[in-house]
Amino acid sequence: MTSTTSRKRRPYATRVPAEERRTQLLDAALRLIVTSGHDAVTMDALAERAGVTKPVIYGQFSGRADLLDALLRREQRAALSQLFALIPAETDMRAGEPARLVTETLDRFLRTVRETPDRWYCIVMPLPDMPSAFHRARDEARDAVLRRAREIAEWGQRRVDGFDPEIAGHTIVTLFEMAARLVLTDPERYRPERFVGSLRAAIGLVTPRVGL
Amino acid sequence: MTSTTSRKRRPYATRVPAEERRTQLLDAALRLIVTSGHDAVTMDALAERAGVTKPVIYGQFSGRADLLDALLRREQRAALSQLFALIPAETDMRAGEPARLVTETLDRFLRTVRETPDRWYCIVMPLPDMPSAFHRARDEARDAVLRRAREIAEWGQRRVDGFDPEIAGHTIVTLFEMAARLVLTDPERYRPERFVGSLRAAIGLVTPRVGL
DNA sequence: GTATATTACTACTCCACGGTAGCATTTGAC
DNA sequence: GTCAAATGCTACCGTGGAGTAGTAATATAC
Repeated sequence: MTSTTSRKRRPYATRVPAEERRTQLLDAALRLIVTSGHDAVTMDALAERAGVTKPVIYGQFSGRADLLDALLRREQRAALSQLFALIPAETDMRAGEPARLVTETLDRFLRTVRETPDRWYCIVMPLPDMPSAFHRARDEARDAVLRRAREIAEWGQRRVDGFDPEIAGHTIVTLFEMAARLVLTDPERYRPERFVGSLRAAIGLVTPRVGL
Repeated sequence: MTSTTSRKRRPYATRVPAEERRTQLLDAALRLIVTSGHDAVTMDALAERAGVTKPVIYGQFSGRADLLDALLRREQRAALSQLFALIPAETDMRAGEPARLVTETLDRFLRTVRETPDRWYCIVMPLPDMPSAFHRARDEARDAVLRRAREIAEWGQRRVDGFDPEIAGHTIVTLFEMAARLVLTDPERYRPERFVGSLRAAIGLVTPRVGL
């Protein structure tokens, strides 16, 4: 009964070309990370989620670390592409208002986050068991974004005394991440316009009633 | 040569009472987490760092999870005690200005962070391999802090149109965490007064030159 | 229809690490 | 000085999970 001759063999997964299989495996890994954290991505769990067996994974990736690294690079590249597409070019900056630019960018950014939640989830959320490599990649991506944010802050500096563009750059990036996290956590409660409205109020696009 | 009769036996660690040993082990674990992340805290690595062997750890804690949980609870309790000691009581709030209160609290908070870096490091920094339990505890602590921050924001609400106290509360907490992270990362470059100065500038404690 | 190349599966190995049984050493009480 | 209690150490076990050798199945070309 339990001999190999009588044990039913698992039906084969549909054969697919290598590139499609890679994408399928990365999508499955992303889902596992987003729902259960990095340690949930065991090779067994991933094989099960993808509907294959472990050797199929090893056919596409040299190991678990290689797969996670490929996933990280894919999501990071896509996220940064999306993000930098939202930030106007420097030449556009000169003609406008920094405060307005930041609030409009925030609005577009949060709508992008809502449209591609898994991607942004693994970019901005604190994820259980997140490996060092993911942390480093986030830090590097943040550094790139910080450079643009600082340029925007320096542009705005001319208007307010006591302004520290480096700190302002960090603040902009951190507030964008915070907003993204809340939008992802509860999209109905935290709609983009709440953040945009608050940012407008905070940086003076509406008139304060009484000077503080 | 390699028989147990000739293998030198490890000299005994100095005997210490249970409570002191627990503290020593938790301190060693905190150091490992801060320097290398949670996965670096294996029972072997911890024994080595503490200068004992594994059964000594099991004499104080039922297992690895128990030890990490004890560490988390110790640091969390101490951090929240420190933090709530910094925030004035509600009765004090009525007599003052919310903006001034927030900036003064930020200043005191960042000085506290500099004085107890390991504690705050494991409270605010993104740590490699951080388990779900640590994430949940941070979320719960943040929720508690958010309630106070929201009260402060509601206090400030009366002064500015378009104000969303919930979003403002999240913003205050997130900016405090951001400042703490930068202070911990590079204390010479990110001195508390840079954040305090920027916060003052941002919320209008200095006069804007030109309305935006 | 058959053969072969390509892709997938079963059953297994290996090891890092959590955890422990049994023994050794030290310290304090008498 | 001796003895026993308390604390610490060595050597080992069990297992989850990464990874693979050998075999099976399928799909396409002829």
